[in-house]
Amino acid sequence: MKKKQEITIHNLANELNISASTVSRALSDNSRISKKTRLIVQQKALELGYRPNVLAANLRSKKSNTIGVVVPRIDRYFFASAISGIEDYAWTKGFNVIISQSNDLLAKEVSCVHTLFSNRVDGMIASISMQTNDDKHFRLFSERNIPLLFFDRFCPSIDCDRIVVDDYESGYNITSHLISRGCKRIAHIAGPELLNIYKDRKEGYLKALSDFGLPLYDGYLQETRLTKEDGPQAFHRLMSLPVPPDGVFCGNDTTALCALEYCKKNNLKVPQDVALTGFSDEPFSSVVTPSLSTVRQPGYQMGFQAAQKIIHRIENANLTVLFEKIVLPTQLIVRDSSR
Amino acid sequence: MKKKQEITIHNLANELNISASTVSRALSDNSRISKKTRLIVQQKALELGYRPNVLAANLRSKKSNTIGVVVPRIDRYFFASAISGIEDYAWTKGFNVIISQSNDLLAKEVSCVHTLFSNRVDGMIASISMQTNDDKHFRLFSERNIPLLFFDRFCPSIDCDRIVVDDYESGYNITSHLISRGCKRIAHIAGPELLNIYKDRKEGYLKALSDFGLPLYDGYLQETRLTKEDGPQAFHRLMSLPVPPDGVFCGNDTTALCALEYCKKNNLKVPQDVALTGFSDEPFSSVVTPSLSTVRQPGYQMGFQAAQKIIHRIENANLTVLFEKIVLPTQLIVRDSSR
DNA sequence: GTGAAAGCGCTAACAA
DNA sequence: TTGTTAGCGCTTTCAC
Repeated sequence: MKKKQEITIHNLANELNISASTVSRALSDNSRISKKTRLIVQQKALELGYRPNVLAANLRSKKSNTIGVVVPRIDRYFFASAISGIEDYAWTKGFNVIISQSNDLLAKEVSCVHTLFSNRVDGMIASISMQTNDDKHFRLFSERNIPLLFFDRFCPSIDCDRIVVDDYESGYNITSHLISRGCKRIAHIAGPELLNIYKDRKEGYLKALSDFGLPLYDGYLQETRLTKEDGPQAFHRLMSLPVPPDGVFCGNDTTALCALEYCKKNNLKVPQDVALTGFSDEPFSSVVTPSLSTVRQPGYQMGFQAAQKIIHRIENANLTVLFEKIVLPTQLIVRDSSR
Repeated sequence: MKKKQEITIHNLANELNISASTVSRALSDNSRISKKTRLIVQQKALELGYRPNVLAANLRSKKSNTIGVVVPRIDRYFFASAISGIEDYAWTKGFNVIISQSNDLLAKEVSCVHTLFSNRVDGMIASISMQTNDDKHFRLFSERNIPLLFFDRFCPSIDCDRIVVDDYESGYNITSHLISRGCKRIAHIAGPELLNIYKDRKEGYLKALSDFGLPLYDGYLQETRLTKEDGPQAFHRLMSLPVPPDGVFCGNDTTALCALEYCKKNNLKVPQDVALTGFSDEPFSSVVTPSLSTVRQPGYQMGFQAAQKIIHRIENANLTVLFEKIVLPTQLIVRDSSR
């Protein structure tokens, strides 16, 4: 059990018979230090294996060089890619990324946000839970001008930067696509109205129906939580209607996959009997048979740009630029399930 | 642009005409404080919206309540699940999780590990990159008795806790499975020998061949980096051999998927012409047609247990228990690609 | 049960 | 160009 004592700038200072502040300056490449001392100090630091105590530096400088991230679930591909994008950019700027997941529970989200706040993250990137109907925890940030940015799922009541895709247009497009392939009775399995993304997708769907003169039949709009349990049930309800739909726009790919499996089990041909589409382009969507039509969202890009935006705000605290809503393009991916 | 000044224990102390240390104690439920003052302080803290500065507390107490995580890529399902498991457990114990990804590059891994070290993480959970042939950066931790734990991919030269699956046995089992379904000429697309996981899978494969009296034909063992580019090439080489294999154990599911696509394109029937298996049970593996036989690894479990183990070490620094190698069970998943 | 004081390791204003 | 000094906000002895 050997235990190395950590080297501090004071140790270096003693060794070299100079002051700690000189060491500090030399180490941070401060301009008003002679090239000679700078080299000597850096050499010594290397020799003794000095590692700065970032905690102390942060306390002193009142910044943590850290951004906090809260997402519903880390293991969902969309969020994992976004985090990957955040981390990649943050790393180039020397920022750490603390992540936490709300598991789509408001209580856990609140707790995570509080923790990140207490840890003095310099900025916060979040995508809210399915239950989030309160914004107090996020006000902690916005009220103190600590940069806060939502991506994908946002709190409408909080004024801050947002990076989203146009769910309304995407919902409109994918519904139009179903219409253009000849579907006349199109249903939609929607997610919780509380979340902007599901609300927008649904409204895009409704608008497309109305633009093309198609009716919204009774029971054709199912609001669910889009879980592995809810989805199939909703689809079952749809297909059990007196006149079942000939096209279903599912609120996400997981639900579309469940629908696909339901069809296989019940000898329904996709897309002949019922055309299906999802949303998100999960990794499985391209390889399932029939492959799943869907909307691709640029998860990595959203994360990367979120990090860019927030770090830019952090580094320019006086930025008076109004909050931005950045809308990234989606891509309609037409595959066999609706071809 | 309003700007709230942060409340400190001193502010609370002033307001209440007591000392800062009393406030500190009251807030941390110290035993030698009267119930009355404790309540008063906590009430006031709530009232003024006091949020502890964790940075300062950490500096003082020399712990950060943070664990660092480095994985090759955050957006790979296995790692995302592991991180999810880590976060879930860490949260119950009040620990933060700083993540970073090496992108399978040694240089980035070194940099991430250094950063985490400088941030004084209390413990470190890592899964090494494909290039990691040097352990100096990890010694930073092991030499100082800062808990370090590898999961899945480890540095063999570093003595510390490990959580792994039995890749040797899993490789053996999946090869045996191919043999038992009648394959006589079984090839393997392996990953870099440098990583324990690929080496073990390969050796399990070789052992199974030898146990069942099957030969290893020339060119039947392909070592690649298992990328989306390498995998198909290796599979193409295999199928172009004078006598191509009738069963291929691919080092991971992605490569198996590529192989599957190659077969479709070249009118090879799976599993009739060639049986295929992967490794990892990615989300797409169960839904692709034909569904992919594979080995399921408990990613979430590994992460969860990794967090348990490391936090236990952190909280019991004097723990003289020898380092453990925890081996979690895998599950052979037989599906259509080899049935 | 409470307070005074020291200090975690670093940075930065001010002096020299 | 370098040193001195004073904290950042908190915890924790050591007194009382």
